[in-house]
Amino acid sequence: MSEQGRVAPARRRGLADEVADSIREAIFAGTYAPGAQLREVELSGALDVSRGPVREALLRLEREGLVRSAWHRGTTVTTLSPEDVAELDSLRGALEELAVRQVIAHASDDDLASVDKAADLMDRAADAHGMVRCDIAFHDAVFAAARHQRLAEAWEAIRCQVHLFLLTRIGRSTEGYLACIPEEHRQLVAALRARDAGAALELFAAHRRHAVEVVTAPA
Amino acid sequence: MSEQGRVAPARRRGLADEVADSIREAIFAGTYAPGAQLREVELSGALDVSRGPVREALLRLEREGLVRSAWHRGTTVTTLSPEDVAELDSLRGALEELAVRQVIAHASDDDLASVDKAADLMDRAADAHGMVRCDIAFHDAVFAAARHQRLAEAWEAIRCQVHLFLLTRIGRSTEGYLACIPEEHRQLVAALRARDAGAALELFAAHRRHAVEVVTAPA
DNA sequence: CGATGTACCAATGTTAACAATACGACAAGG
DNA sequence: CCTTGTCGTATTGTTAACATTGGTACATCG
Repeated sequence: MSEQGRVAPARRRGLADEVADSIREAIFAGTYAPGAQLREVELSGALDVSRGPVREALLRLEREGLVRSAWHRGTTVTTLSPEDVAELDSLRGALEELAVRQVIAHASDDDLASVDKAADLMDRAADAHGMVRCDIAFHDAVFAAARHQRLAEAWEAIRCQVHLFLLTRIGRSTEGYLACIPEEHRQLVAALRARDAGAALELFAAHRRHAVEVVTAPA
Repeated sequence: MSEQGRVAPARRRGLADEVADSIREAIFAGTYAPGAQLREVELSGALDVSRGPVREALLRLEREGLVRSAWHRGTTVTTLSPEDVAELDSLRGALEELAVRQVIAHASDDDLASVDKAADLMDRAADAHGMVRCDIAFHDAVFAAARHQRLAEAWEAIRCQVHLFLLTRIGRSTEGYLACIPEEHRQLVAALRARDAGAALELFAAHRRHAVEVVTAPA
C-alpha cells in the first residue's frame, strides 16, 4: 500500500523507547490502574533495565499525558476527571478541525487510502479493547494524512489520554460501541474523500459528541 | 493582583528544570544558534552539573520543540524552515481560536486583568528582544486566562518555536514592530474584554498574519 | 585516481552507587 | 484528644564510570 518511495527509515531506537512502549502497554492492559504509582526501581527490575532508561521513559510518558510526576514525589498514572474529559474533548476538537482542513486541502490519494484501510481494520476487531485500538489508529491515520508534523505531535500529546478515555467509555457500555463505530468511521472517510469540509467537520464533531455522551451522561 | 486565594504552591523544582531554563535562555540570547550542536559534556561542564540533569533538560527542551535529537547523534538547536513557519502558524491559529473562545466564555476579571497587564508591559520594553519577550508573555497570559490545562500545554509545546520565529522576524525588520505591536495587542485585549468572539478571532488572525508576512514576504 | 574497507575518536547510551527528600509512624507536650 | 516535633524508611534526584555507536580520516585495493 503505497511504499512512499524510500526503502526504510532504518533508525535504531534506544532502550528508553522500548521501555516506554512496555509501560504504556502495561497501563492500557490494566496492569497499572489510573492513580497507581510507578516506582522506578520496580519497573527497572521488572524490565531488567537500569533506572536511567526508565526515568527517560517516564518523562516521555509524561509528555504523552499518560502519567504525571512531581518532584521527589514519584510518578502516577493519570486519572481523568470530568473536567479533564471536557478539556480533552475541546482540544481534540480544535486539533481535528485543523487536521480535517489540512487533509481536504493537501492529502494525497495514498494518505486517504491509509485512512480507508484503518477504517476497514475495525471490522476485524475481536473485542472492545481491540476496537479502541483501531479507533485510535484511525485518528492517527487522519492526523498522518494531514501532513503536518507539529499537529501530529500535538495529537500525540493527548492521544494516550484519549485512549484512556475510550477505555473508560467501553467500561460504561460496550453495546452500541462495537456495532456503530465502524460505520461511523466509514462515513468520516467518505466525507474526507469527497473533500467536503463542512460535512466532514460536522461528522467528526458528532463522532466526538457520541463518545463524550456515553461517559458523562450516566452518572 | 488577584492572589488566587491559596498562599503558594511551594513546590521546589529539580536541577533539571534550572538547567533547562539556562539552556533555553542561552539559545534565545544567541549563544547557541539554530543548527548548533548541544553536547552534553560541554553543557554539564559549563553549568557545573552532571550529565543526568542535562540529559533530562534536553528532553524537556525537545518537548518544547526548541531542539531536536536523534539516537546516538546528539541534540541540535531547531532550525525553522518556511514549511515549519507555516505549520507553526496554522497550529498556533487552531490553538488560539480555542483559547479565545474559552477566554470569552469562562475567563474571570482577574484573568483579563493579567492579560491587560501583559499588554501594558510592552510599553516598557527597551529593545526588540525585550519586546519579543513581552509578546510571548502576552500570549502566555491569554492561554492562562483560558483556564484550560491541556491547551496551555499544547501552547507550551510550540511557544519556544514561536519565540524563535519572532526572533527571526525582528532580524528582518525592527521598524514597524516596536511601534505597532503594543497598540495591536491593546486591540486584542479590548476585543477580549468586550467578549466579542467574532472581532477577537479576526484580530488574532490578523495579528498572526502580520508576523508571518514580515518573515516570508522579503525573500 | 576513485572506491572501499578499517581503525580511531568523540559523543551518546547505559549502568550502578551515593545523596537528598517526602511521607508515615510514633512519642512528647499542650 | 489533638497538635507538634522527631525519626526512620522508602523512593527519587544526582553523580561518575563503563559500554556502545556514529562519524571521519586514512590507508589500501581495484
